[in-house]
Formats: sequence, structure tokens, C-alpha cells
Amino acid sequence: MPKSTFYNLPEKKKQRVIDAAIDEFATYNYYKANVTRIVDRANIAKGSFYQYFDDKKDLFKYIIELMSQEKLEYLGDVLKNKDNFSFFQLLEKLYISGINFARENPRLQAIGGKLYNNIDSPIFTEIIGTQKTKSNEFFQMLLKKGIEQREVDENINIKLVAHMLTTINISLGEFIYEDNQIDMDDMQIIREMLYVIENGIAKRRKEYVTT
Amino acid sequence: MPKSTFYNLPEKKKQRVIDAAIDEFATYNYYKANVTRIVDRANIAKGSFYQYFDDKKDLFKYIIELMSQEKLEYLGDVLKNKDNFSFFQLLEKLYISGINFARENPRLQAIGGKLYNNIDSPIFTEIIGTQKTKSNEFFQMLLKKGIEQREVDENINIKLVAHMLTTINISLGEFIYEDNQIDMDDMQIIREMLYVIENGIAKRRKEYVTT
Amino acid sequence: MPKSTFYNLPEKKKQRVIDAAIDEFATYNYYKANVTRIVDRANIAKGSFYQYFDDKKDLFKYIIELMSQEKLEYLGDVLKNKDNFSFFQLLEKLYISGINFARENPRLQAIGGKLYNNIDSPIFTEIIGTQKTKSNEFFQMLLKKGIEQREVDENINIKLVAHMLTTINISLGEFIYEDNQIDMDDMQIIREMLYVIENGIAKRRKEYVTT
Amino acid sequence: MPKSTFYNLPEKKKQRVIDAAIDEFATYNYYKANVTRIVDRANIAKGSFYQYFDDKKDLFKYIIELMSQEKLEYLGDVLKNKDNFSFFQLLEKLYISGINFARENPRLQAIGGKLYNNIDSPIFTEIIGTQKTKSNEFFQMLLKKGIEQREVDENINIKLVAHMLTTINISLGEFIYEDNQIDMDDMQIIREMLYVIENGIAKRRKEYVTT
DNA sequence: GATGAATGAGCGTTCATTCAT
DNA sequence: AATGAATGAACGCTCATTCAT
Repeated sequence: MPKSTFYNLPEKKKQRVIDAAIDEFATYNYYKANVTRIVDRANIAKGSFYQYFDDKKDLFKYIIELMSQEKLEYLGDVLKNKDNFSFFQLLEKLYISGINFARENPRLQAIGGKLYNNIDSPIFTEIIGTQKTKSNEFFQMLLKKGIEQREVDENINIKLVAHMLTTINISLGEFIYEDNQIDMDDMQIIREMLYVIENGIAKRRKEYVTT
Repeated sequence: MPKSTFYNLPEKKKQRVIDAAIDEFATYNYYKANVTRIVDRANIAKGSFYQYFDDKKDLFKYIIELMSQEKLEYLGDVLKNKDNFSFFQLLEKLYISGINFARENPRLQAIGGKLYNNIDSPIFTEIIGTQKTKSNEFFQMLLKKGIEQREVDENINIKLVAHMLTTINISLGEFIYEDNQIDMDDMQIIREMLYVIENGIAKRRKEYVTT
Repeated sequence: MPKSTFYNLPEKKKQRVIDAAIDEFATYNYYKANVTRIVDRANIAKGSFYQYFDDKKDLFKYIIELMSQEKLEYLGDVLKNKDNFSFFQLLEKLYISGINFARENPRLQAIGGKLYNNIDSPIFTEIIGTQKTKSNEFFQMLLKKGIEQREVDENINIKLVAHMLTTINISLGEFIYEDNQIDMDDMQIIREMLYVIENGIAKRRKEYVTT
Repeated sequence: MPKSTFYNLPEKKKQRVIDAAIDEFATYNYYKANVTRIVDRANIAKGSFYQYFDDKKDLFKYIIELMSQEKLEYLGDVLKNKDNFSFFQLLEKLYISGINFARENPRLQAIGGKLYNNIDSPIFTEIIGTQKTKSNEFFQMLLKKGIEQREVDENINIKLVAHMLTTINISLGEFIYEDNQIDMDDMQIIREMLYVIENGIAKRRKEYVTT
């Protein structure tokens, strides 16, 4: 985590550093990201960088953390009122928030995209592991509640489905912003995705579909 | 793609190069992978490397291509007889084959894992794009047939579901080999995953479940 | 030498700086010694450091000076009463004091050890030169008196022997504290060393040894 | 130790590198010595350096080794015929050779001088430890033989005296080349030093001095 | 075609010193 | 006088690629 020298910086300068870092990590992955370019863009001295952060990795972890906090704040309302909604309503809201976040913070979305990769190298297992685990645990909790409330099929494997939901959630941004294969609006995509999650893709026999 | 000099190489030497490259890319990601280590392990001269390949990227693309061919061959039987099976049977077989492939070719699985990341950098959009598109197109084709055969719900968004199936397929190996959160055998996981894909996770009302 | 700002400092703070510096120079040699670490340990501002001292070298010279004064004070009694003892008694007392000093001030001894090295770089010739010269001159004076008092062989080369005694004196601490090759107590070592200095190592013929 | 790439180099180039390194280490101590300056002076590429040596330390150790071999070769004749001379003759020859070596190889002498310092930092304990131990062991062996041959006083502490002789030997070059306090020729210095080593500095009583 | 040495731009990092307040 | 952030030259080292034989 950044040193106190960084936190003591005037807000404007601090933001310049953060912006430069986000730009860099949104453009290049961790290995290609370049401290010199960051300090140049932030207009600070090379030495200052190392007075703010331990090293490149330190900055990176900080940016990820920031991103993750920002996203959580974004999902804040949804999470706070989670008891007021049914499971599938909640899921919908989560996905919608996720997409809106990505739409409004394309640079952060770009970093996130690059992050959920590089599962190799110890650096990342550390960071991503945490994030993914959090997501998995959150979905597991939600699923359990959904089953209790008799909204969710009790025959499913909770851990497995939590993993599937996490994966789908992650790939959602990617799907919408990178594969421009689909020419419909995002809300429509989410609704259709939820339909599949709820009902699966097997054809319902007539008598089932009615009712 | 490799130069003709590479293809003209005695089979044994060619294989040494391929093996060394697979080892390297299975251990390190593209950026960390090191040409020197590859030529050392392959026991060829540094200069020779550049007489076989344009550059590191060229080799990487070649290895990915190879991997993907090998996987296709592995899925060969399933694909050839795809008309003899129902949609969900086919899906099951595909997933099973995928897992078996990963189990029998852990190094290739490792490369694949590292690959479906790094969506950044032009290098990868190029490579992965191709692969993913292929996978998407394949699933779209399958889904269409499934709908025609009245096995698959005609209300789904084909492109979207193809994307979901691709994503799930990719994350499957990862799920089984890296998250050891689940203590059941692979086939059980696949069956449960298919159950969810088929039926979704919404609780069925009594009358639906019977019949 | 330190600036007046340093001397005007409250005793406690001044001592903190000195302690921190001694710790640093006892642990690292001049080149590896680190100003940041010193100011951190002394709990003063980086800028203050340069208001007290010209630069790192300035501090170093000051510490050496201090050390040397402290050692002189330690030897004080011996030196004051130097007319009351014979040459070899004096030598013995000097060596004993030297060892006791090293034993009681291991950090200073460590600095001294590191110092009588690095004979390179102008910085040191300057500092060590002074110290060594002092030591040499002192031994020369002692030797002259020893000869006058008919205790010391008048055939020796005074300058050379002064140099040898200085060298031996310096290496004594090192010998006792770093080479633990000898398993006897320090006083024994000194006695044996003096025996050699007095008598040399050539075998005495029988008739000489008697008497 | 250097890699094979270095040993395979044309003699001339190899020598250029060695010369540049010796120059550098004779001028600056290990910490101040600078790889860039070395490669510039040797007129090789920065990258080449690291194809010849693991790192700066590797080169340094190599140069020390070289120096030490060269000195040994220089002392070769003396050492080979060590049984033909009495102990003190041998000692004299060793000191003379040592001085001649220093005189003919001032750069190597300079490195040696810098080396027998820096007793701190693990790097050096490793290198110097070896050298000093060798010297100590050699002198111990010589002393034992001297005692057997009834040339050396059997009352001395062998380990201690070996240490003294090593110290004196090391400081000899330093004494002659850096302290120009003495205005006599080197051989004279050696003779006088040996006199002291043999006879000590205590005044002989009349009856002893005769005979 | 094979070899392996040569290349050099580039990287992350350090740290004594200066500067602005 | 005190502070602590700012500075930037310099360092050791890496590695994909080129070159000469």
C-alpha cells in the first residue's frame, strides 16, 4: 500500500498520479506497464514515485484496491437493500450495476479485464484470488438465501453455481464492450441472460410453459 | 507462422523446439517467457531460432495454433458423430472431452489458461479473437440445430448463449484444476453444470417437476 | 565538521543523531551507510541533517573524530602516567586498554575496523592518514624514550617499528573479535604478543636464555 | 566465475576486459566500481558483459582470483625451493618477492590493498576469508618447520605469530607505497623488519649481544 | 543453414542532496 | 531552525533481436 507521503499529497497531485496509473494499467498489462511513463504523465519525479510507493507492484495493488472499492460503492445501494428484493431481482440489479459501472468507468473496466487473467505469477494469485473468492462467497450466500426463500432450485450445487455466476459476471463487461457481436441494448442482454440462468436452455414442453 | 526452415527440420529437432516452447509458455506468460530459455532447452542456437521464426510472437502464435489443432483432434470423434447425439448429449461429451484433454495435457491446459487472459495487447486480441470466435460460431451452430430439433428453448438469444457456453467451457478447466473448492469427481461436476444449463436455477413448481 | 546548528542542538537530540550515526557506520561501511536510515533512527528531518552537516562525509569524519577522542580519553590514565612505567609496561597497558575499549564499545570498534580499510578513495586517506600518523608519531616518541632509557634496542629503525606497532595494534581488535582461531583469554594473547615483540621469534641459544 | 563465453573470447579482447576491470577496481573500491565504465573502457557492449559474467561480483571475484594466482606464480620459485632455505631466509625471500610483485604490478597491489578491508559485507568475508586463511596456514606450517629445525623459538604461540606475520606482510606494500615516510630502499626496510621479527625490540644486555 | 557472440535500448530502483514552506 | 517532499543522475541488469562467420 502507498506510503503516508502519498496520502499526504495535495488532492490534485494525488489524483494526477492515480489517473496516470489507471491510464497506464488500462493500456498495458502489469508487465508492460512502465513506471517512467507513469511518472511522466503524472508529471512527478522518478524519485518521488518511490517515495509514494514501495515499487511498481505496490502501485498496482493500490489501483486494483481502489477500483474494487469504487465498484463496491457503486453496488452499494443494491447490496444495502438486498433483503428487500427477491433473488432474481437482486441478480438483475447486480448485473445492471456492473454494466453501468463498466460503462461509466471504461478505464477501470479495462484494468479489471486485464486482471482476471494472468492467473499465473504469484503477484496475481494474491490479488485476484482475493477478489474472486469474495465474489464466490457473496454468490454462495445469495444462493443459500434464495433456496431458503424457495426461489432457487435446491438441487443445484451451490459452490459450482456461485462459480458460474462469478464467471458470467466477469465476462459480462467483456461481452458487451469487446465482442460487438450483438446489436441490442445492454438491458435486453441482461434480461435474456437472466432468463437463461433462471430457466436453463432446455425446451419446456407445452404443458409446462403455460401456467 | 514458422518459416520453411522450421518445417524442413528433422522431426526430432522440430519436436524439441515445440516441447521447449510449450514448457516455457506453460510456465511463464507471454511477457515473462524467455527466448534464451527456450533455445537452451531445445538445444538449438539462438540464431537458429530466428531462422525458424520471425520472432517470439511468431512462435507463440504457432504454439497456440498447434494446441488448438490438438484439441480439435481430441474432440474429433465427438464432432464427427455430432448428428447421432442430442444437443445435451453432445454438450456433455464436449465438456467431458475438454476435461479429459486438460487432464492428459496439463501443459497445454496451462497455456490455454494463461491465454484466455491478457485480452489486452494487440497480440492477443488477434490470437484469442480467432479462437473465441471459432468457439462461439460452433456453439451457435449447435444451438440452432438444437432448436430445430426442439431440444433447446427457442426463446433464448443464440449469440448470447453461445457466448455463455464458451465462457463456461473455458472456465471449466480452471475451475477443476485451480479451485479445489469442490470435492467431487469431474464427471459429477459436469453433470451438475449441465443440469443448471438445461434447467436454470429457478425453483420448479411441483406440477412442473413431475411428468 | 558539523555546523554550529548542530552544536547548538539540545544535548539529547544531538546524542540521538550521534547514536544513530554510530549504529549506521558500525553496521554498514561508508558507501553502504544510508543517510535516510540515520535520520529515521535519529528521528530528525532529512532537511535538518543538511543543516547540521555539510554532507554524509562530514558526519562520518565527525564520528571518527569522536571515536578517536573517546579512545584517547580511555587511554588517558595510561598516557598521563607514562613516565612512571617502563616501555614494555606501557606497551602492555596500551594494548590492554585498547582491547578493553573494543570490548566495552563494540560499535565503535566495528567502525574502526571498517575504517582501517578503504584506504582508497580520497575521503579516507584524509581521515585515516591523520589517525595513523598520530599513532605512528606516538609510538615513535615512545620508542625514542625507550631507547634513551636503555630498554629498547637502539639498532631498530624507529619509524619502521612504530609502523609495525601501529599495524599490530590495529589488527589486534580484529584478531580477537573476528578470528576466533585462538582459544585463550585476551590477556594471554597480549602477553604472548609482547613476548614476540620484545624477543623476536629467533631461537635463543641456551646460554642466552639463562641469566 | 566467468562463463565459458568469456574464456572463448579472443585473447586480445579478453585481456581488454581484464585490464579495464583491474583499472576500475584499482581506482575504485567494489561499491564505487562501475560496470558501465568497465565496458566502456573495454570497448564491449553492456550486454556482452553479462554474457561473460554473472554480475559485477562475479567479475570482481575473478579479478581477485587472477591476482592471487599471479602473486603465487611470482612467489613460485621461493615456494618450490622452500626446503633449501632456513626459516629466516625464506621469510626474507617472501617479503622481497612480495615487494617486487607490488612494485611491478602496482594496479594489482592497489586492488589488494582495497581488498584487505571491507571485512564487512558477506561478499568479502567470502573472498578475503579464503585468502587470509591461506596465508595464515602457510605461515603456521613454516613456523612449525622453523621450530623443528631449531631456528624458531619454541615458546611462541604459532597461530598468533602466523597472524602477525600475515598482517605485517599485508601492511608491507602499504607501508612502502603509501606512507612515504621512510627514505630508504626497500631491501633495507625488509632487512630491518626481519631483524625486529628475529630479535624483537628489547635491548640485549651486553653479554647477550656478544657471541 | 548453423552458430553463438554482440548489441543497446530500456527497465525498475536507489539515494544524496536541494528546495519550498 | 525544522520539515519532508522533490529531484534526477546514476546504477546494475535484462533480453529480444541482429550480425559475422
